[in-house]
Amino acid sequence: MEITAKYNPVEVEDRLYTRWLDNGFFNSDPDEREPYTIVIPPPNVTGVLHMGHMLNNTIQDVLVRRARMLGKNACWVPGTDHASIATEAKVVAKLREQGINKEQLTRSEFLKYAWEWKEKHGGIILEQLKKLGASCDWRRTQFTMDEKLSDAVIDTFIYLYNKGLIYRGVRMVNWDPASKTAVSDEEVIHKDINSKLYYLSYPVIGENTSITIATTRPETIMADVAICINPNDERYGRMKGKKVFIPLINKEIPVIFDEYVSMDFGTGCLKVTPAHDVNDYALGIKYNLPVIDIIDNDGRLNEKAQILVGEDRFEARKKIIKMLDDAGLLVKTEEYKSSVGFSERTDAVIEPKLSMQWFLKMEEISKPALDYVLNGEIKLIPDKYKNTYKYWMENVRDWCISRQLWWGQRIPAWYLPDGNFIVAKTVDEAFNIAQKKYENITIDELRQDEDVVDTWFSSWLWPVSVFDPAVCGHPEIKGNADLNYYYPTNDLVTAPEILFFWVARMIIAGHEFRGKIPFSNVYLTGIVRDKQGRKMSKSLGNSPDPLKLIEQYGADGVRTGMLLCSSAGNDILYDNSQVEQGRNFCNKIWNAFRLVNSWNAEQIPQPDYAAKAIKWFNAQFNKTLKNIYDNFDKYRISEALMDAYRLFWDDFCAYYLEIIKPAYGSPVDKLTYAETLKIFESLLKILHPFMPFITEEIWLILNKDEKEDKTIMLTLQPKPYDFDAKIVDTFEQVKDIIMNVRTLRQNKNISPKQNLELFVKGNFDLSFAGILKKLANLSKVEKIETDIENASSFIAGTNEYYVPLGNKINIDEELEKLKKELEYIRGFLMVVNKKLNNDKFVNSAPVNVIESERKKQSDAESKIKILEDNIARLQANNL
RNA sequence: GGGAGCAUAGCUCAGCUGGUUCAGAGCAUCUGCCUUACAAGCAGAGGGUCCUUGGUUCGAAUCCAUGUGCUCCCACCA
Repeated sequence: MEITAKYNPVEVEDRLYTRWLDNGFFNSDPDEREPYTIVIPPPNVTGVLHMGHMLNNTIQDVLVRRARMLGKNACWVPGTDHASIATEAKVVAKLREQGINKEQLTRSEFLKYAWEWKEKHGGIILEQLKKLGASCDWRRTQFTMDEKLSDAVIDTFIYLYNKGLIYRGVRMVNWDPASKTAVSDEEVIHKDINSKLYYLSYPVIGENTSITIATTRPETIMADVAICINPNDERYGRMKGKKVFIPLINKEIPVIFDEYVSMDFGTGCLKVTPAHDVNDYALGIKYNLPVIDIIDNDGRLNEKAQILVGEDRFEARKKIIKMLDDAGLLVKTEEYKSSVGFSERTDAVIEPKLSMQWFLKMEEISKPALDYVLNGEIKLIPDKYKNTYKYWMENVRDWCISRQLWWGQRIPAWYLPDGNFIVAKTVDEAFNIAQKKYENITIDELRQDEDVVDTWFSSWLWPVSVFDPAVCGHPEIKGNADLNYYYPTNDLVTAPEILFFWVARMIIAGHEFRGKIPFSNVYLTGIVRDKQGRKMSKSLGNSPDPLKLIEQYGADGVRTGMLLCSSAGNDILYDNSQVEQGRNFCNKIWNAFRLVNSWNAEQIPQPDYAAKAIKWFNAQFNKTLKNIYDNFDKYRISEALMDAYRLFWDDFCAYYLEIIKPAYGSPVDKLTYAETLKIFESLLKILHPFMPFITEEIWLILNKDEKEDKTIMLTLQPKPYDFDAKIVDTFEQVKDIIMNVRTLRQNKNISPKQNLELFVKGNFDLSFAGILKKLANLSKVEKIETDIENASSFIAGTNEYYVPLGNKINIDEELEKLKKELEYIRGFLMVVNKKLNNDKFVNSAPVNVIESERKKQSDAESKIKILEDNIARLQANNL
């Protein structure tokens, strides 16, 4: 195989991914090992990969690959969600392009189109995930509308209905007039909008007066059923028992009194419109007022409005204002900022609307789900979301589970001619039940509910249904082998915005049907934003195409780039430079590999410096490895990666390899070579979860004698063991000297090629001289007990090191430098002494702190001594 | 309106129960290098009143309070 000077990810990635699939390395089946399971948050079946998916799935892949390499039976279950509103909206739009209106189609005709669309576009996103390197067990791919999963949804509905938790009722729902369906509270986005507050005059019956009310929605006055005033409002005491006319249609409505109305808003008079406002609806129930619904499903006024029939609600608003103004009933208009709800999917203004819907009672079944999180059985990462979760679960409201759509699981309720209904799995079952009550009924008379269930009513079953859909709605069933092995799953990686939509409900369902939590840890990723902090979105066009990025920088590069800047729970501000950094790192790894790969190993003695370097590196490696394990335990993935990054780049490349590197063309001794390969392999293993492709590629070349079906991903991660802390410390000293010699060269303009001498005065371990010579290009490193005679330059913090520079140094300059340092240390010592002379400090500070202060004191004192000596000597030389 | 979170180098962020890991990392910047693995690189350097003001303490980036500025969540007074 040709080993190119620059790493070429495109070729490598496709080849390796195919190989992984061919060998079934991602596949998982129950066995005696400990399972590690992640279920993917199923992306929208017709969706395309965006940056959020990239981040989210990279994190999952890192966790899965790491677990696999910790010897666990790792299983990552992929799949897609049918996403009823979103997908149906897409299909409707597509059909419209073809000149087909949804209204012209029957349900089954529409569904045929929808399935065609799904077959064509469904799963694209999963193919894209493969480009990223996702190590899912693709044999297990699920779709929320597959037959078995749909059955699970229906069974769940029936189960909960029979348990008395699902009911049908008229409620004020968030109506989306564009898609003509109810949407849940969570799908409504509130925005502050500049609107107007209109003051309208309502004539009082039997008097020649009128009262003025303020409203933002004048087009709904025809649906008014009362005027409401606060009973404590003295301005309107005279209005008791009075009636008023609705302007324009002159309908009589009563004046009622309730403390709900605030006296300081508008005029203190509120028009009550139960059909079109949630609060008014509540008032209507309290005072037994009628409900007059004047707005149709598509947002147009209906005949109950009497005027402006057929007009769109916003058009009607404009017109009625003109009409009221003409009639002299518009008192005034004020600018007003109000919060308006928009549909998340269609961006239409949400209309509060009364309609018959199906609801799931949430209060009771939410309680265990709250406890799981509060008592820590389920951990939220970061845990700041615990508060939010708690608040939401304690104030949970019933879940409107019906949607007026066709794409989804149809509600299993059959209506009888008299309006009653039967909940049953099939029409035959329903018919059987019906026959017991209705003698002459025929099966044709049963009509199934037109609605489907909310998408989340299927996704909340996901961690269970992907393994064994049959247990959904059937808690009594033990479940199949998969379920019993993989469930509960371990980690869930998802976005915080669906914490309630989805996460909370999965916990509820998991408890309800399995009596167990669905997962132990919920890692909540941040939102991917652009450099200006704006959320990446299609409409802004500020999101790069992930596939192009992968092509350009390689999957490993992209993964690394994204991970490096995504500390847990924080939003990530995406910038191409991060991905560049990832790509550069790949290249660094590749080049290190090229170097090692180019060596010839021969039976020659191992140089001492190489033996030392190996010893040091192994210690350093283990030190870092401990940090990496620790960071993974805390889900600090980007920090774990940064640890590995520095270990590889700084410690391994910049020091280790530079030390042991033989002169060009010279062989390396066998011992060092073997040790280096071992080290390299360990590094690859650590990096593999983050950068699966390049690590596998190199590993395979290094292990080319291995059998065909070998892979790095099924090897075990190195385990940290106690490291030799002393050699790590000593090496820090070595590094310090090297850096100082290099700085000296830079400052004094001495070529890196020119040999220098180094004299050491303190307790430095001279056996490291070989390393110093190699990396700092020193001709000799010696220990001296007495002062050296030549004019010297001093290096390193303690100034216990001397490099003779002959007449090359400027003694005044050196003196200046030393004096400055002396001054600083003296100041430092003063501070330390002050502390130690303070009785309160000595009495109240813990022992170890005092000890460290004492050490500081003695260190500073000896440093001062050295500096003073040096200065004296220089001054003597200067004479 | 209610609640939560954040503010540390030019940028993105670490900094745990106050004290030697205490002012850190990566990137970016500047300077010098085409040194036989790597210019997607090497070597070096600079850079911060830890948002303000108070308080607690022997000691505060860290704890408390206040103010300011951002971000998010929840609610929806028409």
